[in-house]
Amino acid sequence: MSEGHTDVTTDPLVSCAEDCGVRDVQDRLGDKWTVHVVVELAPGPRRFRELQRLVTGVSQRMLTLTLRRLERDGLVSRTVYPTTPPQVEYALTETGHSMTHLIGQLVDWSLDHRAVIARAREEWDTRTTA
Amino acid sequence: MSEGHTDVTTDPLVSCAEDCGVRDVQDRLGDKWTVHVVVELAPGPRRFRELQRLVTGVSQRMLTLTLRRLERDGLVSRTVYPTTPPQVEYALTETGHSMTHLIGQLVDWSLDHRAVIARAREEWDTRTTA
DNA sequence: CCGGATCCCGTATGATACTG
DNA sequence: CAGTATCATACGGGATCCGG
Repeated sequence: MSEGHTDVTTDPLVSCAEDCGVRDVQDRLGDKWTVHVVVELAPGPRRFRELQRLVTGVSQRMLTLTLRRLERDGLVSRTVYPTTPPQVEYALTETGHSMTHLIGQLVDWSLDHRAVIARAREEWDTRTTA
Repeated sequence: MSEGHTDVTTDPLVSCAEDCGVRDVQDRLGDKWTVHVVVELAPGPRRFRELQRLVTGVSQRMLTLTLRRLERDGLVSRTVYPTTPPQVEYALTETGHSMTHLIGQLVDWSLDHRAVIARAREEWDTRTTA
């Protein structure tokens, strides 16, 4: 399906409503921490504590939840080394790595249109406030 | 910035935490109706009622909210024809159209990895339940 | 036809304290 | 270090009624 899809404007992209798996990806991309975590894991494996330092602002709880969801979907692998103190290493799987390209598209588009969106938003706000 | 970005795994994609505009796009892509609405607007302008029929399951309230947010960000234009009964036409702006390509990437990736994710999820669920 | 106003609920997120 | 448990809160989203 992927290679045959070139013209977005003439193709009913989402003919399936909720059940074609797009929703799941949207949820990941849309939540607050997943993108950051994946980005930090992209260069290589990281330990829990390292991730928490790298992903600024994330709480222990949310980092755990985010990693669990990614692990559940097979995007992140979790390796426990039975040392003292315990040591757990998280790494992107092959599928997880392929997601970084998608995230790259997202980030690129966001940066490319950031200014235009910001300006439109300001304009709209002043127009509706006044 | 976009063309210079080819290797995701060696590039700190999101060095800015919350304030680089990526969050806004994530919110749009992540919410329940925006993607559907944009997809339905991709082929051409639509009236409110048409959209509500096309986007199955959306309530009047959520369709309005979704369109307002898109309009605020300059992704959708709203044209009112002062007829009786009133007639309002929604259309993608140029920026909005460029977003359909991003959505295309999202949908393609989701479909390509749908099976793998679903299997990983099943496996994880049975493993954690047992 | 278009959409604003109101009420209500489930879930995502955050803060904090506690364990192996 | 790497979590888990609990409580509190905010926000998205659904249902419904009303107005231009």
